[in-house]
Amino acid sequence: MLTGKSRFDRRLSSILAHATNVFYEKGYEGASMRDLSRASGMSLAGMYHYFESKEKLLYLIQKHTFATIVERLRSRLEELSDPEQRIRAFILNHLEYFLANQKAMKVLSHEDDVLKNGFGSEIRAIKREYYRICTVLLDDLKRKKMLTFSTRTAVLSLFGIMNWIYTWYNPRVDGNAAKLAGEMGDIFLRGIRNGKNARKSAGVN
Amino acid sequence: MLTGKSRFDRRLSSILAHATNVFYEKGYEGASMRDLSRASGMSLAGMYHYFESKEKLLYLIQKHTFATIVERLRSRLEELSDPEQRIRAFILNHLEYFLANQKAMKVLSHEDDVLKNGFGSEIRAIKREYYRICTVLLDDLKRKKMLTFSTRTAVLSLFGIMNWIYTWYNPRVDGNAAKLAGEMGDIFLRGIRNGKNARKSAGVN
DNA sequence: TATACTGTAGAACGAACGTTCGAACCATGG
DNA sequence: CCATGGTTCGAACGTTCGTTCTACAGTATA
Repeated sequence: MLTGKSRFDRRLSSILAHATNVFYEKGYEGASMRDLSRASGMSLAGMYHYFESKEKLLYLIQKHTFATIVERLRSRLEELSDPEQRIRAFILNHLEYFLANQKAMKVLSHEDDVLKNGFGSEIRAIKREYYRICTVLLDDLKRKKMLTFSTRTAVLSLFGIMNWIYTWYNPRVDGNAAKLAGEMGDIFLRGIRNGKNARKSAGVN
Repeated sequence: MLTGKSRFDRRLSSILAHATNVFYEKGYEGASMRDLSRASGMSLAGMYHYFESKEKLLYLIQKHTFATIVERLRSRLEELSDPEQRIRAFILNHLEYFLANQKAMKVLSHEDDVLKNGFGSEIRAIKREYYRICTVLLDDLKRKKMLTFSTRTAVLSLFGIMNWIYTWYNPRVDGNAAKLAGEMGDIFLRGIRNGKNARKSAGVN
């Protein structure tokens, strides 16, 4: 990652990559600076030449991850106009990046309230923006096809479907991102259609 | 919780309840025994009269939470035979308990790989059993209605929809468990039906 | 009143934590 | 050749961690 830069930038990127793995294995609180330095092959004190605190390190990882996924999404959406295709592209983009950078994405979804104040609000702003893009995509489809689902519940259900995979994904069993994106897209898009199956009572006595 | 027991059991339950709140706020690693003792109004040393380690405390919380949700589910399912109604009951049961015990459930879903060896494998066994029940329910519907979805993807998508709620639920905006269970049930059940909307390509060039 | 057991907490343990400091390294350019 | 400035690290800082030890209060039984 980021190889065309200065020595400093390359070394920092390498540390970020190794730290991502450790956060993935142990969580943010559970990973010590000594774990992180060992994984990077650098001394404990040496780490502080590259960032001023452990919290800043998590911030750098989260920001880089998020920035990349949003950037890729935008370039994909530019080429599509059909609302349903755009939603499918959103799902595929999310899953492709999620599976290719599974560890970073777990750190992103799992440690999302660790960062305080300045760092935290910046990351949360990027996340809100990402959710907002999805909301717009769903509202476009809703308008075009005259659908009646709750956008909020639908957006959050979709993110649930996609993000939960970090707890269960197994490449050998579950196939690649395109296959999963297809299946999840089928379930989700059919799910938000207007259907004749009016709700039955859940039958709680 | 558990009020009809001995003094010891009542005090332990009270500690468990307070500890659940603290784990919810700070995470397992982030919560210190000093935080937990302060929240329980008991001295640090006094806590160790009730359990032998911090890990055991998390184990007790997770086990109690899981046991309760599975128990309630079983008694609900006994009264229903229609496959779709049973799935809706599963969703409602999960959400009702999730929202009523939001803090415990976040601790359960968020700290699910903290426990080691003995404790961990016992909790994971209960979780597998819970997933298995859901799998059976979906397979029943699949057989009855001759559906073709992937059971694995469907089960895990459903859990994603339901569990992700801990990141966004707001009682004033989102309503109660029954309302959400209805909406999520609609999306999910319509989603796994055989539909005429054959999959379109996601159109990535 | 003496005995025994449960419950509680102050003080301390060694270990691990995030971070800092000063000295050394190493490449570059004068 | 030395000087410079980016890079690295051993050692230590002060704190906090989970846990334990010991002593003492409270209550119930004899």
